[in-house]
Amino acid sequence: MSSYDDQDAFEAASLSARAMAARPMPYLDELNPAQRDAVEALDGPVLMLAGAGTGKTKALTTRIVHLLNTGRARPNEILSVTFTNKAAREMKERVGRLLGQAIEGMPWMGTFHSICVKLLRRHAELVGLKSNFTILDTDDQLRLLKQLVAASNIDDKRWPARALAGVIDHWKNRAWTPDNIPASEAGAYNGRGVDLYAQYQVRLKELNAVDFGDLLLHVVWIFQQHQDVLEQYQRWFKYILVDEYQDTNVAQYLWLRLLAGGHKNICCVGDDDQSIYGWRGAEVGNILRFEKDFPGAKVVRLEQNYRSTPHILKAASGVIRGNEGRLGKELWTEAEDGEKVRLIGHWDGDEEARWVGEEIEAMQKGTRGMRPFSLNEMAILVRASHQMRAFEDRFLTIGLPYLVIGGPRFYERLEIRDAMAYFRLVVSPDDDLAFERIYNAPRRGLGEKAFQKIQMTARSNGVSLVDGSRILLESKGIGGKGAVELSRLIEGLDRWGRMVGSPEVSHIELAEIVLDESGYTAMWQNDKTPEAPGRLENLKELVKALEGFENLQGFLEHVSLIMDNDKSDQGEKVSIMTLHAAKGLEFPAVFLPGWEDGLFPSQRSMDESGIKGLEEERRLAYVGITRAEELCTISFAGNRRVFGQWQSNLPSRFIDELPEEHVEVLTPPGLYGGGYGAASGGIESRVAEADVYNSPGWRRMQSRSQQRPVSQPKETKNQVIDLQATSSHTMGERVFHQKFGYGEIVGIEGDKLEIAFEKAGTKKVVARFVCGPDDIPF
DNA sequence: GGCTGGCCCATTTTT
DNA sequence: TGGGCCAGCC
Repeated sequence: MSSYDDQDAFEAASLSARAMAARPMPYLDELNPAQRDAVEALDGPVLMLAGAGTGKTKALTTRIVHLLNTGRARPNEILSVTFTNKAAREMKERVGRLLGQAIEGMPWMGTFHSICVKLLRRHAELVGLKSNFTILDTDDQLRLLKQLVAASNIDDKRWPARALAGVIDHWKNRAWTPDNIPASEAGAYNGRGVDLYAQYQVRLKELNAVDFGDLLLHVVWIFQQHQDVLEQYQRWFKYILVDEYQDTNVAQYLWLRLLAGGHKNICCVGDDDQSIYGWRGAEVGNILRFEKDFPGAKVVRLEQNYRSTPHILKAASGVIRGNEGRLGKELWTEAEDGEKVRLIGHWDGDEEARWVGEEIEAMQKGTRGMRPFSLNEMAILVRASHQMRAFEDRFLTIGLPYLVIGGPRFYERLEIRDAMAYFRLVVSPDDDLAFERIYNAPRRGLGEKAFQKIQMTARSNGVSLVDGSRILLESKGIGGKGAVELSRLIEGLDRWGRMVGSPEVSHIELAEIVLDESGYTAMWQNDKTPEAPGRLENLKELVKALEGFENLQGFLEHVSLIMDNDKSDQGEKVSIMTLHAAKGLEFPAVFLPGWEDGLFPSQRSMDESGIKGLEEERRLAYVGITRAEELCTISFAGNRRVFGQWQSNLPSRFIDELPEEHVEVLTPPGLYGGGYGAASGGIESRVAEADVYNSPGWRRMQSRSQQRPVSQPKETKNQVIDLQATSSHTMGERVFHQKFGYGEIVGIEGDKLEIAFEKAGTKKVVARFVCGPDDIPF
């Protein structure tokens, strides 16, 4: 192997010698029995089933330290895979801390993708690539696919390139190469999918490029076709560790199986109950099948939870119990009981947002008989990002600082991508996709027509777009302002290219020169739109980020794989994010709004994936609840505006699955008085109205609303109506609904009425939301 | 070649 | 309801 690895080996030897001297192993004493079990079972396959908050990272990192400490492996002989860069970074830090020194010598700790890049650079020629291949982001990928779709005379209205990208992505996740697609998929993308996939792969090879899926796919292919290469790595990686195993897709699974095929020293850590990425190719089956794949595997369950109170854990358990085919785990804790999970219903989404805002303010002050919570300790977790809007609007109105986590990442922003395209071109002028991105940014008077000319010239001469431009300019195939600007761009690229690696110009200076001389910075300086200053700010930040690298190439490599943006925002803020984004995080107080059937569980999930989809939604609910340390508040709204249309929803079926002894119902009586068990009809009236009135939560609500009215006039009105309209409805009765107007009852099902509205069509609504036509309060 | 109005559509997202 | 995208106009 390369000298790089020898260097690692050297460090490893000295490091492990030092570590050996440090025996006995105090780190083992810090573990509970199950964790210790998982750490000490070093040889052979191990499945560590680690529930939420059970100290999985601790076990994993200690295991690595133990491997080193016992002399089983040197740092560069351990393959340790995660899904995100963040997880990899955290793991490195924690191993370093345990060892008492930074670990430079673990080159094989990283994401699936970053490790695959390393492997593929070494063996690129085996798949017909050069080792300096570029990694395309989704944007480049889409542009390429659009070209292919256009060339195939396909109506991209009916068959958008985006859909094709989805299909190809799906196939790559399953490790299907174009000649390998099952017949059942032949109809994909109007029957052209397989053909276009093949074309796409050819184009990628021509461009000396790969997409994210290829990173794994190519390496798996190499391992399958070149036994010698595979064996080399099987020997080299003496121990394999995998984090979040429940999230692996088929390609990743094959990759791991191939690498572990020799010694089978593989330790997979995961939680089948937290598998929430099925829609992007993850296979829960991988973790469920582990013992079959690796006979004699040791299975260790981490069930002692160090995060949440018993009420929270039991509520979460109650929900997840509804799933079939689980490996089975029951979390427990030594913590004090704490607060029950709180449940509250609201009239509509706006009211829900208003209530959450006020509740957060109240909790900050430490009212409600609880300790004060700082804003940083609270989070709102939603199913879909469009739900965030109501909260943002509300928080802006009341001046509550918040932070949306997720959203467009730094490196996905337009200006950053443009700047990166410039850098890519400077480093490798053959990068046609980069050229296509910036040839007219800033505006150079080069439009579609000019680009086509460049493209044709390049094609017919078999050269890159940059060289095609040169030929076109020489042959005067293009004139006017465009020609002047184009030749200036090409000259610039040549000039900047010569500065790469120059001792006089640092790569940071070079980046500044490129952005200035190309006119890119000026473009945003002259831009009057409100976003322009922010974009300039981002560009500055980009240049600053270069400081951490030795050269532009190193930076580009890094960025193509690392899309994190570290939002180190100062000041206390409530976090708002999706449930997916919340996985792996924890907060003392968590709000889970929007628990309505159709929204959560999502209708689309259920329609598309049936019971499988519903189970994944249920796992999402489980993930949500288990993010909370001390206080978890679930809420739902009877009405919500969806695409501008009012829609009436039933409370989520997951609400019925919450064990009542761990739930405190805050819902004001009358607003949703039938008890939260009403949706299934199974646990009807277990929260009788009298109980609700007497519940401490309701009393607290009452006392608080005297200090500051929670209810807006509109809502108070409804409460009054609702109390009068206690569910004694009859078929055919004419009723009135606040949002839908007049209608006739055509079905009664417990607490729910099916009503044929005169204007809004037939809908199911909770009885409390309608009243007789004579009771209309206005 | 750039702007604007109308049309269509509308989870979850990492690398 | 609102954002992204395209066609058609200047």
